[in-house]
Amino acid sequence: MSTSFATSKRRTNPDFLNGVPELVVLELLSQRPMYGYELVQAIKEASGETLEFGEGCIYPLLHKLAERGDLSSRRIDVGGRSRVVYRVTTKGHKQKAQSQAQWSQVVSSVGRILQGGKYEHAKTA
Amino acid sequence: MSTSFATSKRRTNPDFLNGVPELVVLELLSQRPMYGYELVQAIKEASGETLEFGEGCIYPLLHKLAERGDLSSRRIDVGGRSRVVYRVTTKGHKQKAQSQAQWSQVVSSVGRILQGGKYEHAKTA
DNA sequence: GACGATACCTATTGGTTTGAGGTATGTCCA
DNA sequence: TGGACATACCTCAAACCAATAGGTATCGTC
Repeated sequence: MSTSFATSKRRTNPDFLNGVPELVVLELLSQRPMYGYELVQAIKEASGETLEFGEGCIYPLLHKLAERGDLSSRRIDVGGRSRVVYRVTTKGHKQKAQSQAQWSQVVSSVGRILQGGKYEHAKTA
Repeated sequence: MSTSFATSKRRTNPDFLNGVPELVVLELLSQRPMYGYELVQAIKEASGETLEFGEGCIYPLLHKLAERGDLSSRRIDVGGRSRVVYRVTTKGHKQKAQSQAQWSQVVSSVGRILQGGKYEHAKTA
């Protein structure tokens, strides 16, 4: 009908191929509030050294999430050192649930595609 | 020490948080050779509409993989239209196996972290 | 002959991650 | 005393990838 453009270029895709750090941060912080430095190591440990997001990745991410309202932050002092402790807000929990759902979708979709290869041996070459 | 210090930014981390398109392309093409346009739709279909990588993502990726030697390409003509059919090389199969292994690692690590939340209810407040 | 589908392509933009820096305090111990 | 190291925060520049948006050309059909 209208001036063509039936090719809906809109973004239905999970832009979640990168956002793994975000999901992990939201999850770990929802398990227990932490400060940045702690979180960096918690990710490393909880993933069995598989995931190693540096501080240069985590700190900006925390700031972004806090600014977006998914995290609240509170500065405390412990032995002369100052820490910024982050906690997941209600909004953050919703966001987390959404991110998690998208991640699951991607994982299962990719999984199905990869599985597909296993039974494809009958393809006569 | 010396002057230049070519700021070499090497990546030790699984830079595989993004590379999903690459893995999917290698997998689908190893199931059966395809041309770009076909592949774009095959991804969409095989993933149940979950993954929708546009042509602007797939074509450059195919070129990159071909240049890297993971894919071989062959141009054919069908009814006046020309298609470039891609096929996974031996090198590409090795690359695929590696990518797949890394992906599995990431998936299971993230999975373990997400699972962790389910049994964390006993965390004494 | 306009339109939509097929089939290829590239360039620009935008968001993420990386790597490398920088500041400052506390602890250990020689 | 001071050096090394861990803790704890931060930011910037480069690199990377994917998304978007363009562009060309052929074919079938209405």
